[in-house]
Amino acid sequence: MSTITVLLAEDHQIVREGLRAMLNLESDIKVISEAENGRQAVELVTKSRPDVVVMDIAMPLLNGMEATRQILHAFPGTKVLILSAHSDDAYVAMVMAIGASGYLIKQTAAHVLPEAIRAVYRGKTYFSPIIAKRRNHQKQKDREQGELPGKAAPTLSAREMEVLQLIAEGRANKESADELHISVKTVEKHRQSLMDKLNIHDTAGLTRYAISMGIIENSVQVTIV
Amino acid sequence: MSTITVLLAEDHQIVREGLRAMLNLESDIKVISEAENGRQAVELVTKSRPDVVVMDIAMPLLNGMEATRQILHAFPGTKVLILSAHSDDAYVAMVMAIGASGYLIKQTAAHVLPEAIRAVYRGKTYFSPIIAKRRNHQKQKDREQGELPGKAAPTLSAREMEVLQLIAEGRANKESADELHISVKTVEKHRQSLMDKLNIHDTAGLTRYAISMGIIENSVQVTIV
DNA sequence: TTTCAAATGGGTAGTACACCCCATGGCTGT
DNA sequence: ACAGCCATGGGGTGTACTACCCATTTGAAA
Repeated sequence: MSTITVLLAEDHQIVREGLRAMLNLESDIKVISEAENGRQAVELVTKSRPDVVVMDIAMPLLNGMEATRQILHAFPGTKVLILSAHSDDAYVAMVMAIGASGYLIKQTAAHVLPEAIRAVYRGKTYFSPIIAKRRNHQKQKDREQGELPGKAAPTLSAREMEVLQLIAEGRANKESADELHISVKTVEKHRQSLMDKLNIHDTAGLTRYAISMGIIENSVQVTIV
Repeated sequence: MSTITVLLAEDHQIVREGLRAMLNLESDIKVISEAENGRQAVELVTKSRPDVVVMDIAMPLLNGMEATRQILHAFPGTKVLILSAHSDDAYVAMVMAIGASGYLIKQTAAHVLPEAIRAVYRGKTYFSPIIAKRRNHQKQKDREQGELPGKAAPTLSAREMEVLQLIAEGRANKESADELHISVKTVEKHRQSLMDKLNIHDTAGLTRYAISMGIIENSVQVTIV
């Protein structure tokens, strides 16, 4: 049996050591290098040429998304398995569009990590059950609506971005409508499209999404008295 | 040598299992229970009475801050060791004011965790070196400058904080009511009190406030489909 | 040219929320 | 003892939002 060489890219040392300890229990998996930020991950892939990179998204200097893009550009044969705390559909779609081979959320049980590593090493994809379920659900919806299944990333239109920002700033649909000089109905429609595309169905979720995507600043005080 | 019993409160299962695996290598430390959110942590402390709680800050349903407050209120003898990804001074100060015994950041090397657990068990405090350094620095500054004016943040009750977190996580009032085992009417009342105290009258605003105050993480996705 | 997504707007239903009213019991500080 | 806050929960009213249905116009891509 061939040994799978792995690069661990995760900025929290205590977490990284835990992952390494668990992976080293597997006889067919060998952690050959570790990175604590995205830039280091790119460097170490060049130097150590691992079969699989286990990549955290949130890392300093260079985030896992960009690091993955650069790694796959330089070494297309490398498999990248994302291990992230976030399960936003947008994140997943974005990362998969870049060319990652799988996506695990950190809520996953530890024993699936080696399984996922083996899967992506063999050229398959691997997703956390929750994500896989949502992806199938989304594909189902796409098929029903006659959309192309190839379109992965939820691309928001310019108008939707505007409406999203207004929502996250706390405007009511009526206010947004006045602001944009359109009907409340149209705002509602955009709101609905946002919720469908992002698979987020509450205002709090849309607000968090807007902040995480940098569409609005946090601690914006929009107190309209 | 007496065995130190530990409760692990950390919402990422894969991380939690890694920590447990490493702690179980220590003969004098025994992980007797694990919680995947703050509320469960409070319950499990009541049931299993651990000596030390290793507590993550960012957790769904009830964050580590509030959970620590409730645990120390009910069982003042329990030692709480914070294990957080963030090292903001504000966080550290807040948690220590509540009465936690130590604060480790996740960038810490794994081998210090058992050391920190032993330290807080013996009644000492333990901080990650970076934090300890900053604390001394801060104390120096405080002595030089005396009292800081500080902005007048409205004081929220413990219950209001809990409800605020649930709102910002996108829960409907009904869901929050079920989670807290109280009436929808009471949740509505807390929601109203929050809006009155903070002078924020929409869900998006409350969500932004919760994120800016660190009550929840940004882009926490709690979409339980 | 045809197809299609984006943007616009209307209808209707049910649900959730904001904002009032009210009361009870527990606890804290003066 | 009493004021004050906190937590609890109930009633009612009106507005906002969600989630479907439907249509038209426009401009861009196939």
